[in-house]
Amino acid sequence: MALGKDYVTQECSIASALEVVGERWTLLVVRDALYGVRRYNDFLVHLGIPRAVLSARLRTLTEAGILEKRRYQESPPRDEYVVTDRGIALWPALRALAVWGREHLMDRRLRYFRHAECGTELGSYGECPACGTVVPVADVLLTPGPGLDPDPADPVSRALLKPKRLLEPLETDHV
Amino acid sequence: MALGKDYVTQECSIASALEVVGERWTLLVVRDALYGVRRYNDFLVHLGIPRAVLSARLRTLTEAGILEKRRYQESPPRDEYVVTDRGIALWPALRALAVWGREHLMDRRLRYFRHAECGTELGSYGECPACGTVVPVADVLLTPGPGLDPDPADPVSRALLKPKRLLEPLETDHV
DNA sequence: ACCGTTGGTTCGTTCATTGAACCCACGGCT
DNA sequence: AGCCGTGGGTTCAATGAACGAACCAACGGT
Repeated sequence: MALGKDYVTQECSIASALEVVGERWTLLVVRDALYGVRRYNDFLVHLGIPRAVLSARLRTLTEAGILEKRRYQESPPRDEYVVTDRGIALWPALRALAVWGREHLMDRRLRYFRHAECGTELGSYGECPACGTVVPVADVLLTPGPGLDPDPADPVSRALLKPKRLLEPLETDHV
Repeated sequence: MALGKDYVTQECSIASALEVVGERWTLLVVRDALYGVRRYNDFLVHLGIPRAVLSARLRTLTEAGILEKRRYQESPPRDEYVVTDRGIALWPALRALAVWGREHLMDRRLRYFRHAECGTELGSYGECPACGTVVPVADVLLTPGPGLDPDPADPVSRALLKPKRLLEPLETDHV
């Protein structure tokens, strides 16, 4: 729905992008999707977001082609939300925000993003300094840093304590 | 205000960044500041934002060290808002959002971002493909594209029809 | 027959955004 | 002196979005 009528007059691709992903919670949902979160309940407990808002965001992100709703079992019918190529293309923007936040707001390292092939930490625009290439999202390895709570309450945060690649589906312990 | 209390539990530098710049209008104010907008009235007419919201955003951005309020004349006292190094550091994030919006939402080119030294259009992470270096913000030349309205209503948009470097103060015709 | 899980919707309260109106300090004009 | 214009705001009522608690529904298991 968006910020809509006001942003439309902006003639600016930044404004257009923010119309789609600029609402409260939206970019955090996309972040979680890139981290491998796919199920409604996992988004819910990890984000601490009101259910109504989560439903609305999942719907608009699906309509925008950033997530795809996919039936993963019949009977009982269960759906999951998987990030699409268009959503994966938001990685550089999320990465840039993370770098800015880390350098200007944080006093400790929460996570490291590494090139899965060689273990080198990514540079500021997502490149591998050792290999000299921009690392595709699927080859980014997410590893915990020293500032992270070692015993978090929710199962999603617990699952994220293990190193894992982006996009790889998250294994929570509700199995 | 901020998105505050909910985002705080996130242990994530993206969430921290969005606490500061994730509210409605905030990133567009920063974009305008990078484009050289400095005066209250210029932000107002260019963004079409309610005055109360603009005042609030300018205040929180100043408190966050992203803008700096600077007296540019006494009697009558007049202030302008100048983007700081911390604000300039948001350029990669805005750039990444612009690239995503352009590729996934726009059907026409509104603006080109070029390396001022050589005129080459910037690559997707803000580098100059010809020179092989990441271009500093002050050396980015903003030039109009074919999709841009050639006769916009507000003076700020009119001033942005001329090629200009980022950060360079905008010359509107209210002089 | 009942309970638990997943994935929602509904609803009343609180909070943010909007747009219009108002304010004030000053300079300049007549 | 009185008045108008400009820049940079604040105040206020009405609307819209977010919050969180409660409810709902389809199914499997016991």
